[in-house]
Formats: sequence, structure tokens, C-alpha cells
Amino acid sequence: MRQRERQGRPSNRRGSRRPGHAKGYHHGDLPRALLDAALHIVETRGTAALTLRAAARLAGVSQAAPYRHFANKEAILAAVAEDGFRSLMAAMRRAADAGGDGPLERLRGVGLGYVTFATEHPSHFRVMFGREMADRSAFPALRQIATETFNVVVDAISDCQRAGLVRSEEPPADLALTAWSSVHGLSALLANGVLDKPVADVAELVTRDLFLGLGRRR
Amino acid sequence: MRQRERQGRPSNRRGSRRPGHAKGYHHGDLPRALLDAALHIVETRGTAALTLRAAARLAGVSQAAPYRHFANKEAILAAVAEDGFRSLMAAMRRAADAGGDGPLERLRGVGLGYVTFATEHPSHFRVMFGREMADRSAFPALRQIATETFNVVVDAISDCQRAGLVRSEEPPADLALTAWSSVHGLSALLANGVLDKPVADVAELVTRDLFLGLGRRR
DNA sequence: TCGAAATGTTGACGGTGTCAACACTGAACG
DNA sequence: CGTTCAGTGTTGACACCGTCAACATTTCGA
Repeated sequence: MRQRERQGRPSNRRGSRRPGHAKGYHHGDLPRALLDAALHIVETRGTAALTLRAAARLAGVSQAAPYRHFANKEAILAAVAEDGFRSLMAAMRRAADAGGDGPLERLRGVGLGYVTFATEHPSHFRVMFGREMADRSAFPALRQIATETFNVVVDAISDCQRAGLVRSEEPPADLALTAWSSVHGLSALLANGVLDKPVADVAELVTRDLFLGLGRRR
Repeated sequence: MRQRERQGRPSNRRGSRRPGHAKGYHHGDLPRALLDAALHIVETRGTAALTLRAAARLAGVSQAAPYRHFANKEAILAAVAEDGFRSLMAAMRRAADAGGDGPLERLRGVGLGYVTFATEHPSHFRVMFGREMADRSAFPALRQIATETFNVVVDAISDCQRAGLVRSEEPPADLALTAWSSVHGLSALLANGVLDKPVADVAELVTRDLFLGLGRRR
């Protein structure tokens, strides 16, 4: 709890103004500006530095201004988390496309994309899955997009099942839960600094073993 | 950031006194008392309520007293986390014993013990694996016991390999990493309220699929 | 045009981690 | 046995935080 920050007021006047509005007292699109500020802080200075007041300073407004647009700190965290899920989904899809053509390669890409996102944006990842906001059910939009994210995994698994590449006795959602747990667990351990092995190795290893299973092939 | 707590001074005079010391100004074993207080707070009021000042109040000393024994807040969190790992290991071993005699049953027990601990002590679990202390490498004892915890999994897997119940082409530590990731991921999702399905079902499902793998048996 | 609603600001409150300055106490040494 | 001094606890402060009430300004619709 010792930090300092000075930057006067950055892109205050003249920046992202909603067309209807104009110049001085009113900001134009403060919610957007605050979210951008929060995202910037979380990426560059980490979760601990993500403070309502810091975001307000960065947006060039007073400490109390955020309360006109967000009920409390949790609400901004929820918005940050939501944005994170959007990025995560994009990263997963990108990695899937880069992975190859077969459904199995795509599935693997999804997993690698997840782990990569977590290690490249650990603070953001923590906000998304942490407990800074007690009770996520208060933020339906967040739950919604988290579900969509999960569905990316489910779909990838469905495709593999259809292609006969993955066990089909079980509903895809069940297998997806196992896959998600594995990949999320690895991501969490890496993002929280519990494990400090090379990401590539360890991601390779886990996704392979996840496919093969621990048991002996009969 | 709104809370209140009053309890005068609990077991201040007369409690856990180091033999050499006696009654009044000096506490006797403040480090121990502070750790106990912190543990009590984290279990009963959650991570957010775990504050240096609150622990000091509960131990019946002034706000600055903790600094005679802990460098800063992180240091107490590390102690709490360390204690958590001890509890976790105990829970895993207990669950393994309760699981049955076969190495496979024991391995499964280890996993279930892990998940159970996480859902029964979510706040403690978060302190153990969260990032409240940036840089765990500053607390070697913590890293040490985390490693020991991991080794419980490795050993359980080794035993299964020796019994021919688990794939043996791979080093046990590699398989253990996959198992740990899966179980830890599930635990983290549950402890953080991301997933709110019944623990038993979902733990059953993940441990089974982890053993079978996603791929079709050939 | 003019008043109300929206949106910003100021200043305060109680909470936090942390530190310096001070006070008490017990044990070691003469 | 008396003194001293390191260890341990207390007080009071600082800067920062989330949040709110009271006030100011701006924008927009009747």
C-alpha cells in the first residue's frame, strides 16, 4: 500500500466524445473512459493497483465521478472481467484457427489459447476468475459471457465427437468440464506464480495427458 | 469496505503464554496468537475481512504490534497459506485412507480430498493460491510445503504405476502435473463461485474422465 | 425559455497498511 | 542487587482507499 502516480490528466479534453456532447465539464463518455483506464491499469500495473480512484485520475475526473456510472468498485471489476472474457474468447478462437484444420487440432488450439491468455495477462485473468467481487450472480452479463466462453470448449469437443476422435459415450458438456478444469487449473497455477515452468512445455504435456488419460490403454 | 467488529480483548490475559513470560505488558506468544486470529478470521469472515488490524484486535494488541513479528501483511498471509497447505495435506491423506486399499482408490481419494478442502475452506484456499502476496519466492517455507503437497500426488501416482494401474511410459511427476491441474482447476472454479454445481457430482465426473482421457479407447 | 435530470466536483468519514517516537519489562552483567 | 539494554508493546501520525452527501454545471425536453 505504497504507491504513487502522476500523470496530470491524460487524454482529458479531446478524446472519446459522444457526438451529442461537447467540451468542458461533461466528459462525453466517461463509462467507456473509466473502463479503458481500468483495463490499462490492470494490464500495466496489476490487480493491486486497480483502484477506483486511480481509474478516475487516469480518466481525468474526480474520485467520485465513477459513482455516476458504476454502483461501486465491484461493478467496474465486473466490467473489466467481462472485457477479459471477450478477449479470452477471441484468443481461443484465434488459436484454434492457427492450430490446424482437424477438429482435434482445433480443440488443442482452444486449450493452448486459454493457457496463453492466462500467462500473457495474468492480472486480467485473476480479475476474471478471482473473488474481488463476492457474488458473481449479481452480474448477469458476466455469467452470460462466461457461459459462452465455456461453450467454445463444448463446441470444440462436439466437433471432435462427430469426427469420432473423442469418446462419445459422454455428453460433450461433461467432457468439456474436465477439459476446462485441466486447462484452467494449469492457467491458474501459472498466472498465480505457483508454478514457474516454461509455459509451452507444461501446456503441451497437460493437453496430451488430458487426451490420453492417466489409465493404461487397454 | 464497511464492517465493524467488537470483542474487547478475547483471550488476552491468560492464554498461550510462553513459560518464560508472565502476565501484563508482554503477550507471551504474539506471533502464534496473531496467526490463530488470522486463521479464525479467514475461516469465519473471509479473505476480505482478513486485515492486519483486525488480527491485532482479535489478539488483543495494538495495530502496530504485529510489525514486531511480521515484516508486513504479506508475511502473515504467507503464514496463513502455509498453515493451509498443512491442512490440505492432512485432508488429502485422510481422504486417501478413507478411499480404500487399492492404489487407484487412494489416488482418487487424494483428488477428492483436494476438491473437498477447497470447497469447505474457499477463503483459505484463495489465500494459499492467490496473489495477495506478489512473489511467493520471498517465502521459501511456503514454496517448500507447496512442493510437499504436490509430492503427495506424485507418490500416489507412482504407487498406481507400480501396480500397473496407470500408464508408465511417462514420469510420475508429469502425470501428477496433469492430475494436479485438473483437480486444482475444478477446485478453483468452485471456490471462486464460477461453477455452482454440486461438488460431489462434478468431482466424480472430472476424476473419472481424467483417468479415462478424452480420446477414444483403441 | 426554463426547469428538471444528468453528470461532474468538493469535502468529509471511517477504514487500511505502515512508520517513527516513545514506554515498559525482563534478563544479562557488573 | 542494581543497571542497562534489547525486545516488545503503544500512540499518533501519514497517505491511500471506497463511499457518500451537498453542491455546481450542463444538457435536454416540455
